[in-house]
Amino acid sequence: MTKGHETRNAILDQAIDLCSEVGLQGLTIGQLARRAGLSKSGLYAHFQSKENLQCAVLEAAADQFTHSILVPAFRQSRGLPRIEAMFHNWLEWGAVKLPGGCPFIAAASEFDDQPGPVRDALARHIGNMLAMVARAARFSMDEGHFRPDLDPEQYAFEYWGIILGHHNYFRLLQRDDAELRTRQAFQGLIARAQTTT
Amino acid sequence: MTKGHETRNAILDQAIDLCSEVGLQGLTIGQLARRAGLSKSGLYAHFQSKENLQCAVLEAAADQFTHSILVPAFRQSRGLPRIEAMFHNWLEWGAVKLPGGCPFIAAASEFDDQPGPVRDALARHIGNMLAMVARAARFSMDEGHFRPDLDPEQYAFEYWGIILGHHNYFRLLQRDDAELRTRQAFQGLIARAQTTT
DNA sequence: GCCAAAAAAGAACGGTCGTTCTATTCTTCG
DNA sequence: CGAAGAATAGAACGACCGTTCTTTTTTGGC
Repeated sequence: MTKGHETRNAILDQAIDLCSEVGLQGLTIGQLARRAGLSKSGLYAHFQSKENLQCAVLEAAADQFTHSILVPAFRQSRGLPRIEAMFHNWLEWGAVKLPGGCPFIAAASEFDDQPGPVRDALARHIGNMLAMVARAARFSMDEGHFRPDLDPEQYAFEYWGIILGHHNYFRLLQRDDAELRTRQAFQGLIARAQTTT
Repeated sequence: MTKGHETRNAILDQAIDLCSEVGLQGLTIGQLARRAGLSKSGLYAHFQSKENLQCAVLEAAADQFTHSILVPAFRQSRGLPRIEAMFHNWLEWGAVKLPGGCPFIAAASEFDDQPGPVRDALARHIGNMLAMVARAARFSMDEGHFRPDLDPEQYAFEYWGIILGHHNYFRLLQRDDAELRTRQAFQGLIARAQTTT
């Protein structure tokens, strides 16, 4: 049970990096095998189809998301401090730790018109993230940091828009003001969540 | 000069639809030829490489963007009415007219780590769109519809985030509240642009 | 240290990719 | 109408795709 899972995890680590660059579709068995130092069939045996591999990559990326963003954020006290930590970790995860940005964002527009288990898994993961964002907003309301009449779902939508905008400005457009714009937008979102206008 | 350009345009029309579903990478010469009712080599002769085809598709999509969004919006008086028309047309373009959503958004995360002429063209087109959004905001300031101390660049960033969020909620997540969330976020953006908080 | 079981390699498959030829069919204009 | 030239078709290429075999190597418990 040890060696098999060990290489499987090593494969998935490589796969997350590769996927963040070329997407889930562009992720190819041969390329990945070369990168992981395995034969094509040796790698293939760990997953039984490319579809399984793609789902496994998403699962592994979700674990990494939890480890890089949620766990450290949950060490902050609930409410505003946790929300700010979450946002900070989020940007760092997509911009620093991954060579090609958030794999979920990369996969999102690839699979939005490709029904099947991969798309379902992807939608589930992103849905979970958004639910987490809304939950954190609800905690902030409970703590009195956010105003009591805030709509947490609307908050999550606008939060997600900022993350997507940052990804676009930073990755594709490579604009110098990407971080500035993102930070200003986030501060605006927080300010609006605190006091009714 | 007539027949050649005619079929070339017909090819590109099909290509935009196909690309909006499978992306610029997923767009394949064979598939596109079958869809357009041509032989592979017959189609290929119109572009001299796949890269040229991809750039041509982006160019054609930009034309369609201008025709579907900008031209009708420019029939509204400058300032707020034009901005609202633009936003309305934008959502309709991505959600109704194209089978797979905005091809620029679909291509954005595919090419954000693939240097080359396609990526450059894509960044240029999206940059132009964002400049257009900022320009429209500046017009609104001139007209007195938006407050004079508004930052048009920040406005454009947040606008783009809403569009991206809508694409995600509507296409991938298929959430029923996609339009509601989008509209609320846009109204908030407009309200903030009108009066200082 | 042996042996069953697990893991990896190797070769091969049908298929499609982008691309390049040559040959054929259509347009167009004098 | 007929010829020059543009537009399309067809066949073929090497490469890589995902997948399936069989064979070899490695691992772990006795």
